[in-house]
Amino acid sequence: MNLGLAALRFFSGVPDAVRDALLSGGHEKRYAKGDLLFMQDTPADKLFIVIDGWVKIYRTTPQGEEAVLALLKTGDAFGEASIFGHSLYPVSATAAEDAAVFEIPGHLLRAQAKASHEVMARVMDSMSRDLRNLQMENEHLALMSAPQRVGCLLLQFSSGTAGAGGSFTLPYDKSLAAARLGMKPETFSRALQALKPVGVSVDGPRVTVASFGALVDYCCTHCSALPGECPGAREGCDRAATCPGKKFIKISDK
Amino acid sequence: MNLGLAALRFFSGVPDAVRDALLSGGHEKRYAKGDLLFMQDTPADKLFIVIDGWVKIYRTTPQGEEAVLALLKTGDAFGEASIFGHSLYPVSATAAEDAAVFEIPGHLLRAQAKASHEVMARVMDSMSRDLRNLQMENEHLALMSAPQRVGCLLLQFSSGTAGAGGSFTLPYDKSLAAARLGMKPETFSRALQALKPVGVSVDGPRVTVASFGALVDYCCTHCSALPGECPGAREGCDRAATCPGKKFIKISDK
DNA sequence: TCCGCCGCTTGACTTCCGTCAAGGCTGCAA
DNA sequence: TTGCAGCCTTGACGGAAGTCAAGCGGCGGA
Repeated sequence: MNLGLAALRFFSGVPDAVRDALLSGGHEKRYAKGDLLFMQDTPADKLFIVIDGWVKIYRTTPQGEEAVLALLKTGDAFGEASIFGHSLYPVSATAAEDAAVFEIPGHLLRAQAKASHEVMARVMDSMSRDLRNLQMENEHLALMSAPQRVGCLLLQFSSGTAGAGGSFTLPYDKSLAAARLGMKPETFSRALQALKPVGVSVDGPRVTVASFGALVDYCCTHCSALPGECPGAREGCDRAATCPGKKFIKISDK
Repeated sequence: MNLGLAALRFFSGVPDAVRDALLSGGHEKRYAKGDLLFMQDTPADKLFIVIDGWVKIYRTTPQGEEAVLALLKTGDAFGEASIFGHSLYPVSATAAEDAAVFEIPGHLLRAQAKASHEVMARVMDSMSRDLRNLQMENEHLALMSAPQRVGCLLLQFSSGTAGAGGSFTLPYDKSLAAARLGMKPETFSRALQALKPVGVSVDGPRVTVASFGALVDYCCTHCSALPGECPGAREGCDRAATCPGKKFIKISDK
């Protein structure tokens, strides 16, 4: 069996036999940028796990507007909730960049879940991860300004970078990043400019952050995530240290 | 056993023996408006089911700002994800109005879930409901104006009302409603005024909607929910009929 | 090679919403 | 009754983000 696949987060803790059954019952599929994986309100018959690339999860309104609900990367699973609950996908999915995806038939997953408690645990784990991400997203939209949301995204991208500062390449289009953050491309572009005083410089898709700490100070104080919860809050940038307020949360009810 | 409790959505489809075990192992508790149920980042040891009243789910940032993630009413369950996944509550909860809540110890729920597949199914059902609600919330924040979001909320409140129009009383404070919709109280107040041309009139906590259809036309075209998914989209207000665009969703990728 | 498309940026303008401040209404307690 | 606190509304103002439009630059196709 494919070694890379077996190492995916989704299979951690799952007994070898069950994992192999899932792997041999499913298959890898490649999608070119823009290809459709599935459309909202169509029957949900597959679980997807991103092997490589980026997958856009979104919904479309009658007006043709599009809300990007998530951008998934290597290791992320989606479609779990639909396989076990409602029988229709509540969202659409396309490849945001060229992507490789592992697809597991729903009936197989359900069968294995019945047999193995660990599969169920993995599915619930994946769902609660989604839940937390959406909660954070909500909070960001309600409480943070556009430049702050952009800064938060940059911190997430830079979480693989070493050192107190670093540079990296945006993994997908800026206009897509804008949509994901609930803003227009123009606003995204201006927000990047607005981050210059905090030490962010941009050259095309290449972004350089002079000091992660400064960027954390700029945006993370408006977010309730603890250092451990947020992919952007890195070691050395422990907000509990930089922000004493964290210790003084007051329940505002009389 | 309490008849009202057994009828709660959470127990539908659960074998009588399992249900009774959960009911006798838990207990009902009453909270006055403002009382704290639990605080974010504390150990999650209970599942809660709202029997009556309203419960506010929220998070607090280092700056002291508060993001209201959900307002739960009769039949809604919360804490499920934490019982099975992470061991800490990712959110805080207080009573938004005087509330009665049924509390089931986490270890009992886990034990019963292992024994009964139906309990697991109920938990997942509850989680996927949360997931969908948060997705919708995100979409609303990103795509709809303040008056449109307020209109959507009014439609949800009026879903129990008969007729083409109707009136009802807001079940909780306007300032809380504002926070839930990600806006300030002043904006909420002005948004209500802005809905006057669409047939909404307000007198204190009493709201009268002249025509649900008109209100649906005003706000629901910017929302991707299908009539069946949205608590606000009532029979007789089928947007699939009023909005032909629903049939022409175009995948915007090249 | 040149052309045209697409993604991005920039500028000017408008609109929406948050902020600040004042005032009204209701309910409660002294 | 009077006073006060909390909630809500209203007005004036400012700032943030959306809209519209123009223009740049890279890339792929003809």
